[in-house]
Amino acid sequence: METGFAPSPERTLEDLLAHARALVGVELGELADGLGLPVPAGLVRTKGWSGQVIEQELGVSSSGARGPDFASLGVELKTVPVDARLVPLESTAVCQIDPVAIAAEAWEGSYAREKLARVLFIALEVPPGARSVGERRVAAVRLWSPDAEQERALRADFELFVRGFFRRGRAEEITGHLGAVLQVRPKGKNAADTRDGYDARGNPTRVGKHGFYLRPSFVAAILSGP
DNA sequence: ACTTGATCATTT
DNA sequence: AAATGATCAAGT
Repeated sequence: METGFAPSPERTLEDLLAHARALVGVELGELADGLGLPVPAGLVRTKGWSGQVIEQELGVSSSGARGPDFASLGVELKTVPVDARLVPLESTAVCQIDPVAIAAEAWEGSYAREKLARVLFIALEVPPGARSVGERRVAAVRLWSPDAEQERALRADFELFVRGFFRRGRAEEITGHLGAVLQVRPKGKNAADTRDGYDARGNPTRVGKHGFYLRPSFVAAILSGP
């Protein structure tokens, strides 16, 4: 795949957007070939692969580093699998939660808000009956920042979780049913994967790892925009 | 059919 | 171990 763009990192937001938009219509398999990356055979060991191909193509050097993918641009990159109507097939992970730190955070100043301040969504259409992640195709590109209404909704959910649960040592009582646009769901190696937190009496304990996720309906609205 | 809770893969 | 990237699959 030759997109005519120079290697990473992207120097300006315009460069990054132009590069991303040039990928619309391209299959991930082609993209991977152009990058010299192997395309996984079948559907095992593919989790995360789509995001990593897009990262490499767009020049995210250090995946795994904390903070925005394009630090100098303040842009977070997210890929999301969608159907032919651009409706997400999955929720979108935002970040992991530090139960101790978040108890002292306000929405303003929170890591979650920083992550969501400016997001480059790359929608990847999954063909029905696809036999490989290489068959996914870049379907849409959206640079998004929350508008006033979305910001209110995000903040309301964030405060529900922080004030109602984390700050009261009730993290383990959170379920995926809570939150209108933002969810808190498990985000660990497995159910036994824990980290430091507090119990309801304020004593140190271990709590299951959780992360913030955007509901598919919320991302659907973002993708349906311009 | 959809969501929630559980889990997988890679990198530092 | 802990962050990143996510998707799987059982339960509803």
